[in-house]
Amino acid sequence: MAVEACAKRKLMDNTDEDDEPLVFKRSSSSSKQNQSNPQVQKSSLSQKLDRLGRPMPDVRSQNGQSSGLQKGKMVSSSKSPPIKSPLCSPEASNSSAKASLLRSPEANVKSSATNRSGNVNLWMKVEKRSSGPSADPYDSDDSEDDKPLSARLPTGLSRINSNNASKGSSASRLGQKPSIPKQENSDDEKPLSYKVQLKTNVGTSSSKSYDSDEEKPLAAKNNENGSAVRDSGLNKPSTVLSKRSASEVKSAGQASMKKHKLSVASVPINNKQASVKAEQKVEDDDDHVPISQRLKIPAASDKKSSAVKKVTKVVSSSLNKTNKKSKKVMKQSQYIKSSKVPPGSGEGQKWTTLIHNGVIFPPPYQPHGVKILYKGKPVDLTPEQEEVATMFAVMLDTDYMNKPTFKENFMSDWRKILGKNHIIQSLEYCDFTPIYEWHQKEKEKKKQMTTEEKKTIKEDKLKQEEKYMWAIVDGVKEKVGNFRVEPPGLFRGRGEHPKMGKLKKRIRPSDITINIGKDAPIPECPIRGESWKEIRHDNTVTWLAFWNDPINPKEFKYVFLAASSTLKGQSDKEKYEKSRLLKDYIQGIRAAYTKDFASKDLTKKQIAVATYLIDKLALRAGNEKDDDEADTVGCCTLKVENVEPIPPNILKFDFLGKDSIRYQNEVEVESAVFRAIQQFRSGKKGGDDLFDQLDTSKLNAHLKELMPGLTAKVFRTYNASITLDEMLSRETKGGDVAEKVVVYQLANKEVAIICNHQRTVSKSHSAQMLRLNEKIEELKGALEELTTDLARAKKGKPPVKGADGKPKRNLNPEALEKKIAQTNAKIEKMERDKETKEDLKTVALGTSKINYLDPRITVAWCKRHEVPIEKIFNKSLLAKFTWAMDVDPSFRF
DNA sequence: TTTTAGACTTGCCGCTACCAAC
DNA sequence: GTTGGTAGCGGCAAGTCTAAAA
Repeated sequence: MAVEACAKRKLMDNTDEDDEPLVFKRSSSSSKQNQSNPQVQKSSLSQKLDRLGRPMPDVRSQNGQSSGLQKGKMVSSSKSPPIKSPLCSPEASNSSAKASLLRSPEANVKSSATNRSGNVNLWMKVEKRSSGPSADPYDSDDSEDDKPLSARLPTGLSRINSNNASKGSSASRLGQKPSIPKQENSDDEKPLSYKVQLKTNVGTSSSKSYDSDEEKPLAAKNNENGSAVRDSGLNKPSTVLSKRSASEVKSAGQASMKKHKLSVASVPINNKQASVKAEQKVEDDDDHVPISQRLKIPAASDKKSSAVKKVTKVVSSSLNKTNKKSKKVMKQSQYIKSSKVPPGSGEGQKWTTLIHNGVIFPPPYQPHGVKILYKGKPVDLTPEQEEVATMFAVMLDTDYMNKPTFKENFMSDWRKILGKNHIIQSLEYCDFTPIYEWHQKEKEKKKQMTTEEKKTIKEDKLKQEEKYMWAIVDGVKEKVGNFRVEPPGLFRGRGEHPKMGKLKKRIRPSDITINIGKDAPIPECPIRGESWKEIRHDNTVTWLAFWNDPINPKEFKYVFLAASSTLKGQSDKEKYEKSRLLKDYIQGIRAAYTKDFASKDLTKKQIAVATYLIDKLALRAGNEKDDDEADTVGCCTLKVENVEPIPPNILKFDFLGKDSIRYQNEVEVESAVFRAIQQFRSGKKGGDDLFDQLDTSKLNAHLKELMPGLTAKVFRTYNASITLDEMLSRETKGGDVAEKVVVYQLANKEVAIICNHQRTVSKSHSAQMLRLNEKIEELKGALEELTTDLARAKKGKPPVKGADGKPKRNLNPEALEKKIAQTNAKIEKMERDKETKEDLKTVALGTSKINYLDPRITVAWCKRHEVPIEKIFNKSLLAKFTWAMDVDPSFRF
């Protein structure tokens, strides 16, 4: 990731007020492996050069990657096209290669390992060097810019580790190389920070592995996905697991005060920033064309890609399967399913014709007549009152019952329905158990239904819903995503949401606005006597219907097409193309913000540091939030108390991010960043904004000056995808399909860690681990017996009696040896399973696969390594990523 | 310039069907 | 047949970001 020398030099030329830019490196588990394996290094190098440095078939255009991107948002001609600077030629990159080499593999190994065990990450500042031990311009390390974030900085590892105390060195346990041979680099080649050997005790306690939660110290339990009470609450209706407790929310340092920003004009973009683009290296066939323009040639490249596509047998088999299914659907339809036809043709136009059947409503409430008790006595409720009481009763076994806000909000809304003079005045005296028990019985009844009964119900439902499931967009039959209107219920806001427990009222047709083609028949309202709120014919949007969110009336709930639709696919593709484009700009961007760390302009400095954090830590942008939302933060809304500088240059992050997921991480940063954070904090209180001169609009406006269409979230996609790409190409070394799938999962896991995708530890996790341990112990006992029997058999003695006291079969030594080997293998497998389970208990792999990993990387990798795509993508993902299936096997992100 | 509305993506959770082990 | 485990999927909350309005 380091800023390459070429970029650095150029910027330095422009320097007026600022110090020499700092070139920084991040420690890397990947590079350590690269360096420890020269062969791997070599191959990755040649690929890299092909991708960046030499004429090579442009996989991007081959696959028609750029379609639609930058629609109407061309880079103005006054801006320098991202032409590769001569400074970035192999010769020039040599200097950066040298700089990169300053990061010792040993340091990498160390840093990676320490990260795994919860210690700080090492981001290494590398001093400007005139030469290095390797002058090989093709050193894969010549620019870390194209390297995956994880490879450069396993930051997330420590973060997750801090949440998940028992992870330990998961990479090795999961099948990666258990140890990396130490490289014999001299100390001189090591970065200064490494020489200083920064290694705090932070997180060391986390390195201990616990077999069960019960064995963990409280601190470890607290850290684990933020719930200290999780396991203790099992089987108790009133104490069910939550993402985090109130105390944790407090500990995460969320300020109750909302942000009041200073009015600062958006930052002027100076000529130095403009230079970012001029320094981009683009050495494709169309070198002379600015990237933004090249992206405007979608149709042709799409055709080209179809014409030259070489789908391997492996993938085509899976495609055939998918195609067969779609054919079946198409048979019933006169419409053509094609992802090649771009929807809409005009500016902002998303479709030309749109036909659909509207939405389906949940069935009306069926009163059950079960009475709640008030002060121990049954109370009669009207159906409407009972409906709301039931909503509450069915939640008795959730953690919401421990949240006063939830109860207060519920009571406040229920009281409105009960009426002022109702006997029920206080929730305290209400006993909802009768309804709760009734509901449990109903659930049980449903469970006990025969398969046949269940099937009938399912078919009936399908029959009812079939017509709502499809829309016809520009003559193409497409699946609708969420055609079911949300049923009424109690709002389940996450974290400490101030509106949790409020009644989400029933949505009626008169709440719903339908969007449909002008000439299309207006969907019939499914509830007799009622009608839609409004009919629109807006072809600049993709929604089919919307209604106002009953909890936040100024917000909307939309009905969109399904993820597998052409429209969504197109948008997905554009997203990934934009991220790929960032690859060409990233080194200049990094050079630019590195330089601005020392800027005297405070806004500029804050933008630089914020961009650095977004890039390096994959933080979200962090929009402003209202008082009636959970108090979570992102980069721009970080509070002083969320970032603690620990000298000499460690930043300790602790805050609640999206969905109130706790982000904890300790990282070593550039000294300049460290000093800047200290400066931003000085004179402020804990709840004050760290970046008081900044908000997402300013940040994104700035980013757009650096690359067309660039926003904060693009960094997440970029870093996730490039991590996957690099890890797959580096780590796939043959073996059978199962082994290759493990490699994929490991890469996927790294991305999930980088993005802080967490999941709640399953309720049965401890029990499962316990069971696994018991089984392992059993096998070990058996192994011991077998060893004894073998020794006896060799002496011609009969085996000892079994545990049940019965005599065992007399086996010969060969048979016993075979049994011993089998048992050993079983134990090993179980140990591996145990570790994997423990390792992934808080990591959610799905989110990154769905949202951040360019599917073309996966498809191309599957083709190259003959892995059936179904091993990686499930049915939904296969449908969602149809557009990526014909990618050339040589595709690299 | 700031705020708000609107449109869309991202992300976690719980339910369910399915499968393997016993 | 029962049980335990989990992949897959839908639901819906909660983000990001743009553009229009104030």
